Amino acid sequence: MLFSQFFAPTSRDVPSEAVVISHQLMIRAGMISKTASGIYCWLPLAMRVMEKIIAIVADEQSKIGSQRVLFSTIQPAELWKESGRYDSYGKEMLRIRDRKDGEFLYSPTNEEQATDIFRKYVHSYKYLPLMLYQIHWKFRDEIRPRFGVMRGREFLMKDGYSFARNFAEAQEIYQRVFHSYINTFRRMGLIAIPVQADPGAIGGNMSHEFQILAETGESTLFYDGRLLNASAEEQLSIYAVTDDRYDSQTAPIPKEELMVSKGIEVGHIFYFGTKYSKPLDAYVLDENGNKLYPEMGSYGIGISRLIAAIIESSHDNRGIIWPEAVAPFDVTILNLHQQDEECRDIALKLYQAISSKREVLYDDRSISVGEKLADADLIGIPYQIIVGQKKIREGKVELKNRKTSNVELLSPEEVIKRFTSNGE
RNA sequence: CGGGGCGUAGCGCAGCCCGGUAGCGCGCUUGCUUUGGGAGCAAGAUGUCGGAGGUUCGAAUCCUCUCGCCCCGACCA
Repeated sequence: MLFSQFFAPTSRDVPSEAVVISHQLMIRAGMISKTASGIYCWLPLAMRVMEKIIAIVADEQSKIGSQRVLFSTIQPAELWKESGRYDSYGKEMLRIRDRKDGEFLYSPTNEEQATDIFRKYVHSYKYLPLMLYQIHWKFRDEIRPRFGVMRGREFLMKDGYSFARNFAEAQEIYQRVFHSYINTFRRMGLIAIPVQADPGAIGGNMSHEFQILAETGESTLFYDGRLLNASAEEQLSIYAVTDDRYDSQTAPIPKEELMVSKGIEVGHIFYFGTKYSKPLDAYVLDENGNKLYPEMGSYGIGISRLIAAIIESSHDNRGIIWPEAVAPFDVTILNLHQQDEECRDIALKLYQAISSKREVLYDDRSISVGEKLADADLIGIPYQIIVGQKKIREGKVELKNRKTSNVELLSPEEVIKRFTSNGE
């Protein structure tokens, strides 16, 4: 991709409304543009990151046997009246009427719809357990949207739903998802703290939130420090809660291990039994021909919020530092002297050679060196190949690691080899 | 929804108190010169002063209503 052709409206300035660093950097890097309070347009740089995240999430879902679907965002009110949530969900639900004055809503979550699909098509215990998930937009008319996409009203979420024959099977699935989530976040370069949580509007009696540690987080976490080094299996039983559940008198945790941090909730899982299957009369027949109401759970990952959370946990005073797994490009080539024939030839040669194996952003713009370097740091691509007159005279280019700022002097051939051989 | 604040060029702001027909910086356009950390010179373009009503000879400025946005709190992926 040529930077001169790439739609990434970077900026030195930031609107005064952006108060947290991820929001500021997302605007400065030209990733998002606000439509209305809590509602954003996503621009190409952000889409590249989003697609990387989606690919990781989808891969991890596939590994635990969950199948991807796409539910409709607009749903009939009737379905929600069956579960009783049409009235109980309150003002956060965006209610809509169509031209025939029929009642609809824009889905804030999809337990009802998943259950509806299940009852329409699944009639035998032999098809259980079943896990479905989607990655789609939600709308919750939040009381107070804030911090950019961190708490938007419209947001992209992976939401999964499981149907099991019995409690034991439901528990097994819950644990499977739990482990999968730890792994999913780890693949994005994040350490997620699983905390015991309240089921909230989803309902049920077992629930964990996954929190990314960050100073700008909206939750306060109290947790056992040993959790950070525990295996996923052990984490399920190590103490960690949000402030609303913390009681210093009863918390089963030694004082010296108590950790208190701010966190950003990026995932939430629930077990809720037959809370939806029964009212919607979603059942299968068991071996004996009796009705069996599936034990359900639902599992969310805030995809759009994750983008902000990753930036919160990985940036410096010059800009974003993308973890390699979610970076919008693998490497960027900065041609500092676009008018210089030799620089241009070498930069172009590097670009063409590396593009066959990696995603490359080639900054071919005729702008000042300072602006070019600043933009590269701002958008945070993990590796920068800097082509300039000084080093070219010695037959070298620079390879800079965005995270460590470590610079290596290499020949163009060495750089090409570095990025095109299977090892790197 | 309660408390606070703000809407003037793409962004950041001044002007408002004390009415006289809109300005600064950045960005943008064109040309030339530049090029190792956000360039220099020159010439330019851009505003229904958030909206509606009112007062006035005259409103960005005063009055009324309204819409939007941000921050703090209760809720949430």
